[in-house]
Amino acid sequence: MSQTLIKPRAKRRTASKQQRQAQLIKATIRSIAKHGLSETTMATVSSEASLSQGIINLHFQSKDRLLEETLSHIVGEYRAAWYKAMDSAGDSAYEKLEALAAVDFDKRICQRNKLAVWFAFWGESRSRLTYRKICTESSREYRQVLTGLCEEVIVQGGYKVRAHQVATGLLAMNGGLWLDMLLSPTEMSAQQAKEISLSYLWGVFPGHVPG
Amino acid sequence: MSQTLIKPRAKRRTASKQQRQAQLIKATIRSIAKHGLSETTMATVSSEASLSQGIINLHFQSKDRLLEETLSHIVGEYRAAWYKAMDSAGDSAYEKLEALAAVDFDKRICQRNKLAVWFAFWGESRSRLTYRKICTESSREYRQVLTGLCEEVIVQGGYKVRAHQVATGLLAMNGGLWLDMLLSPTEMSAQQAKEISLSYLWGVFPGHVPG
Amino acid sequence: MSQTLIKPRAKRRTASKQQRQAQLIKATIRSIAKHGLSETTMATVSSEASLSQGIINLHFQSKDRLLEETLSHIVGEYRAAWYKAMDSAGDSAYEKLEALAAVDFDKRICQRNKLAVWFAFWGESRSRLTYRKICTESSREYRQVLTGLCEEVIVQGGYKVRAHQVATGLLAMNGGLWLDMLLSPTEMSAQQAKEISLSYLWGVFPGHVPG
Amino acid sequence: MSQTLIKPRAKRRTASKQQRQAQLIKATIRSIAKHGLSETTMATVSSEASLSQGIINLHFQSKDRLLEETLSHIVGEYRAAWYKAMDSAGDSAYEKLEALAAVDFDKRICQRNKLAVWFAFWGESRSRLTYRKICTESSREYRQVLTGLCEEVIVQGGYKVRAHQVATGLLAMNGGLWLDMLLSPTEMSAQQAKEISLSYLWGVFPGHVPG
DNA sequence: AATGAATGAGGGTTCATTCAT
DNA sequence: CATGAATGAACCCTCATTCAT
Repeated sequence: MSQTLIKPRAKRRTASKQQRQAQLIKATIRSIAKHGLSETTMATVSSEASLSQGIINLHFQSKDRLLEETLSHIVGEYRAAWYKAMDSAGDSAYEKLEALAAVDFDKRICQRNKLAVWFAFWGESRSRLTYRKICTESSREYRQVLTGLCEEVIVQGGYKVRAHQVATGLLAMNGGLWLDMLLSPTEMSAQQAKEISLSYLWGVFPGHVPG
Repeated sequence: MSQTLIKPRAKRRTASKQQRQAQLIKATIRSIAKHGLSETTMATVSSEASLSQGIINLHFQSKDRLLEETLSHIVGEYRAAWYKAMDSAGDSAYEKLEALAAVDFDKRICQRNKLAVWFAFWGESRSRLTYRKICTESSREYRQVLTGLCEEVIVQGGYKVRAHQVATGLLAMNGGLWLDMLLSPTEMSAQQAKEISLSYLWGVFPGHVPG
Repeated sequence: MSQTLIKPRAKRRTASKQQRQAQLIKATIRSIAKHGLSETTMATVSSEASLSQGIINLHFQSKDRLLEETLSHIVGEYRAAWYKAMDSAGDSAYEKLEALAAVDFDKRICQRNKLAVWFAFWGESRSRLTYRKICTESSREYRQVLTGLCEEVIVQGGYKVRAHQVATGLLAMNGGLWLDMLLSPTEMSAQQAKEISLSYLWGVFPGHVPG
Repeated sequence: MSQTLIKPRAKRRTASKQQRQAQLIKATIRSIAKHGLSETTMATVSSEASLSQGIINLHFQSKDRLLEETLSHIVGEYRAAWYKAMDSAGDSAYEKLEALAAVDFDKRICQRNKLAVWFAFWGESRSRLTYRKICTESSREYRQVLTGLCEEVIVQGGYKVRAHQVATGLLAMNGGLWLDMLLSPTEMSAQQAKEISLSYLWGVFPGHVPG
């Protein structure tokens, strides 16, 4: 009771709820990239957004929910990107496969800030069911699509490999390349990473290598 | 009054410094696996070790140092493992390469608890110079060795690939497979992971595939 | 483009200041009864009134003032009730005394919600001068009236007791009965309480007992 | 993680857990009396005890538990007092009854600080089941004992009143007198209150009045 | 007159660290 | 060596209050 202090207020912004939430999620990503997940606090996020302390609870109720929404945002953005890449690619299964291999290293997805967020959540996912669920659900869908495409290519090209294994290998390869980019950004550019990823595909499906 | 009383000695734990530290590092690994890095506290660790609150500061001065030592321990153990695997393998470069690809999925290295620790630290490594340093230094050495072996195999087999790229690809592949095992342990066994890793090698060096 | 559009008027609540304030005070009483004084917030009150957050500050400037007005309201209502009861009673001092003893257990005054409010404020009154003042001022007047009536009865009946003591005793008795009703409503009805209160009077003034 | 500031520490006290808890409960009583329940914070209590912020959670886990223990303490102390008063009184039921009526105004029980605490908790008891439970349980026992004694006196003296009603009336009277002492300490001393309480008894049991 | 998004001081609680025992 | 009571900075969250709409 009796909030004693009375002070004049500073600026006041008005934005739609949607905008505010997006703004806060962006700020969260920056904060995780800058300070790490374990040192991302309500203060680092709200200050990164140039807003007040209470704003996060106002829009997300709790820190936990903010983090979950942030993870969901990243995951959703990724999903949209690979769907789009797949749709924009040529008609052949192999072309689509290459497009998917490449999209992981696209400017919009493969930013250091966002990689940091992926790994931050993966790092906690063992002990946080919620995180793991969000991650694995998205990943399952992606793997299925990849496996389907591999299957097609295998049938067309008469390859001897197993579709599931190739899809899993590609996923793993790209995940590992992200890790490399996170840990040694100076030694691994997105361009190089993409080449390695594609050369994996070429190794598996030598008959489809262009040229 | 005569000194007839003999105070019963309070039980005394006598463990060498070395032992105590090892015990605490083990407890830290368990705690990170169980609660995650961000919810690993001095209390969770010391309770995991069945020791008192103050013990960690006594032996490691600070929580930060405990965590660094834990990471170093894991990294060192890994380094020892792949050195040993390489030495125990057959004489040919290709055999050594396979041995290295396989050691990542060895029982002693590839435990869920330890994977959780690797990713926990990787997740924070973007913002923690110390962690990143420990990780990249070890990784650099490993990559050099791998690259050297690849070089030998390439020369011997007249392959057209670049050694550095293959080594990096192998590292990435295995890292990505670890991630898969961490997130979906039910869908990815160490055995399967090893097969995928080796089949990557076979794809790159088809002339060396046994049989 | 012509001004063809007619913006639908947002609904407009038009209630006089008086009505709004009364509505908010009622909501405050309900909130205190439901959540307790210490967990009554601007939010619980405005939601109880189905109005917006800012409404209270608009009408009462501050939470503190809302609470004071609420206490004043309850106290004023009580005062009006006993005045009316006294006026409506028979002409004799004793009859008036009985009417006053009884009014405390009247339906309009002795509601659980309101008892909760009385005790909520009494509970804070030790440390809140404002509350104590409102309470004691009203009580002083009541006690004076009671004492006067007792005096009359004593003189008429030739009793040996002291008027002030009897009046104080009656006040205390009724306050204590309220407490009983608050804490154990199932074991103490207003009817029972009234009987106990009246029997106190009869004990003090045995010559006036009807019948 | 990484508690950054390192500062020298001040004095350090050692006391048994029991003592510390008692000390904190005393401090809580003082704080409630001084600031009221709703403005009693962890800070007011720990500062009242001249101890650090964290001490309460260390010993009571939460503020809620501290408050419950404080209420229990007061209630228990009261119970012990009236038991002792009853045992120390003369053998007759009436004497015991007088002793019980008087003990409420004993120096050890009837201190303003403690009255403030009683009413603070009563004020919240409507909405706090835990508080109400502690209060009513203790009160039920007391009422039973009182009723038993009244019964005896009634039988011995051939009175026409009902034991339960007299007991309830006495309890209510004393509770109401406490309220009076809380709100108007200058106008109501413990001595006066005791007299009013006893004169209630005398009114009910005129044959037992001494002298 | 009324709304409700935004603010930020202050609340309860956690936890790395210290130190008397 | 080892313990664990004690500390207090910093955390997340609540809520009275403000003010643009």
